[in-house]
Amino acid sequence: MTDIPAKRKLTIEDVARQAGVSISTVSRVMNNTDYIADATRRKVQDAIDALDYRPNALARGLKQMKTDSIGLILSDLQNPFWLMVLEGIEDACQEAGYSLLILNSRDDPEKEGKNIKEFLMRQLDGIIINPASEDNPLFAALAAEAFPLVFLNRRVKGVEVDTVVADNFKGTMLAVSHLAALGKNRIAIFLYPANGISPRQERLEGYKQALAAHGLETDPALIKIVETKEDCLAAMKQLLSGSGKPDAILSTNNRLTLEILDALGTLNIAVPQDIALLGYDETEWSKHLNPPLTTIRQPAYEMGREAAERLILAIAAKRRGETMQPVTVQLEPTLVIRESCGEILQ
Amino acid sequence: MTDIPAKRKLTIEDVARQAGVSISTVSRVMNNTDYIADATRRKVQDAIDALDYRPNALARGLKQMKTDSIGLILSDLQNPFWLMVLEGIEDACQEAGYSLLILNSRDDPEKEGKNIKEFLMRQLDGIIINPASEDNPLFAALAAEAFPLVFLNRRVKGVEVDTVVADNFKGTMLAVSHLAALGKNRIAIFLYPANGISPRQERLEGYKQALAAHGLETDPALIKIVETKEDCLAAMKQLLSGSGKPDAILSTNNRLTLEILDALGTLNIAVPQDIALLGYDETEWSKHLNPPLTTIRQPAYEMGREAAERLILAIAAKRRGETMQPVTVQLEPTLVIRESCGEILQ
DNA sequence: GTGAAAGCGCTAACAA
DNA sequence: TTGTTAGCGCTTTCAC
Repeated sequence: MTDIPAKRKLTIEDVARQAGVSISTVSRVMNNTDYIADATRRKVQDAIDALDYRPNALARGLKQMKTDSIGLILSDLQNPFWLMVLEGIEDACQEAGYSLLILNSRDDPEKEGKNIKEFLMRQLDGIIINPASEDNPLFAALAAEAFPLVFLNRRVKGVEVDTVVADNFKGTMLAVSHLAALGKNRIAIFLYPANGISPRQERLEGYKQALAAHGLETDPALIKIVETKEDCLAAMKQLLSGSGKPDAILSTNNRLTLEILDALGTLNIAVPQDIALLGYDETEWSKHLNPPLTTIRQPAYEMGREAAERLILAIAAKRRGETMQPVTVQLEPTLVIRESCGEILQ
Repeated sequence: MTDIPAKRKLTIEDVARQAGVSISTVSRVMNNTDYIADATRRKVQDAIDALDYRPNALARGLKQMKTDSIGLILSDLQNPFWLMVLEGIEDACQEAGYSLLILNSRDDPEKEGKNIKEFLMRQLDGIIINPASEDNPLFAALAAEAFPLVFLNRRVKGVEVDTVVADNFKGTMLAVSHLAALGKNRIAIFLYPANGISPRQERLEGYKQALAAHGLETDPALIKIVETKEDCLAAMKQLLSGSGKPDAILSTNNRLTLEILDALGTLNIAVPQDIALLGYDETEWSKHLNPPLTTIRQPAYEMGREAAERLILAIAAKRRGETMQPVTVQLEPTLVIRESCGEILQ
């Protein structure tokens, strides 16, 4: 194979020479600052086009102390919920002329820390993060220096940072009310272990309060915290073997819903005939499950968009030397009724 | 709210002053080059830790002409297939000490071009791309200057670039053979419109050849190209109303499979009793559909890992001044048998 | 072993 | 309206 010579990278100087002007003039037409004679502008633009020149973002960012890009740290790219969120973020960024970099913490606080540092070293203008930990000292440090930061989907106590969440409390309230209205009075709830920061706590709380509001009492035996698929099956067996069997199950996560469905199938329990099942988070396949799943829908796209827009606002404010008071925005979930709780789909 | 003064960013100079050494010494301990007295190294490290200093990646990259990061351009983040691919890429990057930046072309050639330019301006060391177009002049340009580049999941004709794909031809061959072995002889295939570059062409070709190999003839009426959900339903109606009804359907995309399932449901056709259904791509929910779906599984994780590893190799080679001969790696799909084609799951 | 200084490619005063 | 020049924060010769 021929050894292709590594063509030296084009710089602003090459353009300047080609156009017969100084490098500052080239810079000016690229950045559209100052007045430039039309003829000059044309010459320069022609040179840029002819050479197919693209400015070095590193050099530009170094000088300007900004990169016009923001970072997103997600904790679970596998969850389809986040894909919808991502779309909202992408759209907002695109509209504002920001690029978006994505990193995955896999819900590991250590990896999360590395990801944040990575973004800081890259001089990103701001960060949106779905926090994996609630005591990361970096959070406080960033908040202290008013670094543009938005928490998404999870609240972190003790730090004042812009936060965009769904009303998880209301989510399970909606779910329980729906179930209660259908005459269910032994409603079990399944959760993955909460890590202290997750919306799952709020969802559990909403469940309890909704029960109380409907005159039902909270039976600890109906609260199942499972970690693995096997846990889930074991918990289900136990639940169905005792005396006070549940007549409905509330799942708090869409993967967990699949595991519950598996367990139910294994145990030959029919949904919704034998038991009602209500899931959290709409997904592409919610309506294709057997039976089509009644779910709590979170406004994922809107959450993403809101988070990105707030962040971009904060970045702009900081450039003007202002500091915005952090706020928490809470968006409302809705109930999507299908067949898994006993209703007939029209 | 108090106006927090934007703390001036720490630089290598601050560390040098704190440690009582020159900035070059600080640079040396950070980069682990040269010999450094243990005492000096410790002093510097202490200063770095004390100040919580993080080097500016822009400055460093500008000087070193490299960023130790690679870019990934995906065409459809919504497809769960890509999430598995992504995991493989992430793992490989992490192991090699590279960071990964992700951009989304949404299968739009124009956006794809912008994404590539964005990455080039950022001086990324290499790019993995799931091409959205086959005639992007940038491809040839990059190939010509031996820029580290890997095509993923789709081949592009006319340019010599490292490519990692699944054997789509074999995928549909497997599918058709399975169906034929079950006695099906009117096998329909559903595809989204191919954009000239997509694996769908190869999948269609595999379908035709497999039919021939099994002594079945290709009936154009059984090849359905649909764009929307409505198309899908219409096509299905037409298919089932005619004389030569199909006894099996081969879907070539996992979202399309959901649409097919919807259409079948609407038309009251039972799977697998009335018709067999075989899907392409394993997903988390394949086995939870009604009925559990028999699918062609692509080695998604492995594809991602392979692509990233090849790219990183190419980057290293280029740094040594060598040029690697581009190769195409083709990984093998497998058949995952469940219940949607009539088998009984044990 | 360590420091001084040049420069990576660009932007933004400051002059002209 | 345009050119000259001083850095942005870092790495890397080249001296010592």
